[in-house]
Amino acid sequence: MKNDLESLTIGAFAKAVRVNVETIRFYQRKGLLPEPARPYGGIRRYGHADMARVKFVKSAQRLGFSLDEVGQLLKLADGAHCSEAAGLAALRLADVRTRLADLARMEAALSTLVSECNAQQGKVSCPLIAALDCSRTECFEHKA
Amino acid sequence: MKNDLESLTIGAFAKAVRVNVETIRFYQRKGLLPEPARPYGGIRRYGHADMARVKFVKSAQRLGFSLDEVGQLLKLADGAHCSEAAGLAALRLADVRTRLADLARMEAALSTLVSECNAQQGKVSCPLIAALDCSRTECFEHKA
DNA sequence: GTTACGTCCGTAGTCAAGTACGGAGTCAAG
DNA sequence: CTTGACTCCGTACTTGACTACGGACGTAAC
Repeated sequence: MKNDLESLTIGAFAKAVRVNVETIRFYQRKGLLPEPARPYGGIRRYGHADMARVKFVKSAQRLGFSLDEVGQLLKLADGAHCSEAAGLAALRLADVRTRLADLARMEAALSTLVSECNAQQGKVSCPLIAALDCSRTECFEHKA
Repeated sequence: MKNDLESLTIGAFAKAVRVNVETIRFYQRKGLLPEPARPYGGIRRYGHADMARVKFVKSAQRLGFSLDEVGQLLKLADGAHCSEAAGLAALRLADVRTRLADLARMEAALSTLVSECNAQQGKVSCPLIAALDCSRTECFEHKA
């Protein structure tokens, strides 16, 4: 079994990107990963591009994107139809920026929490909740 | 039914934070939200603190935290045991910073994608996948 | 050429995070 | 004091994202 990173079997491939074999097949069914053609009833082989794709999916997921959203991002990346891609990308970009802002607030809150915790023993009213509370995301409307 | 934002019934409360009533009850079962005592067989009331909590949960989720992780963050925020909180917070902080870096890369990639797409018609090899590809997260080991 | 291990593929099961349902109780209005 | 809208609580269903299973086939090593 030649293992040269450009023609891995699904098992070796899955191991390389550290996911379950079944996950690979699941992503293929969902259209997130192309199925390499199989040489006349034979076995499919996977390479760098596939690895990059799986890693992308996993990273994007960690950022809170659903598989459907990841699918959209990938469609962009594939650069198929540049015209409509722009619109989609713009939408995603706005979304990403919102998340970035949230995360930044959270970062700030956590790090003050940590340092304050180290510094002063005792009561420290939480900056954490405040950080994300009532962020620009539709703050409940004061109906009065 | 007095609706003064400090003594909402579960229905009004759920509407205010824009989630399903059942979700509130679900969070209570999970310990993410305290159950206000009910006045002798009566009906529970919810206020600002509860809203902040639910909003926090929702925001954190959008950033990719699981409910269990959110539970940990909330435990920190509740500031119960400052000593162990620091450790937990530090862990979460590292995590948050990683996500932040990923998102920043993604932001950069998306915005170039958008501008390039607007500028040049045609082929544009994707900076998107490259952005998250092989990030510091255990890049598959070249075993050679 | 057979044995062992891996792939292929379809179907079914699991887990997290809700969401829905049904019957009993509560409560404000008429 | 009944009616209608809502709450309470337990149990069951749904959805998204996997994960496992089983039988037929491929392939490498003996």
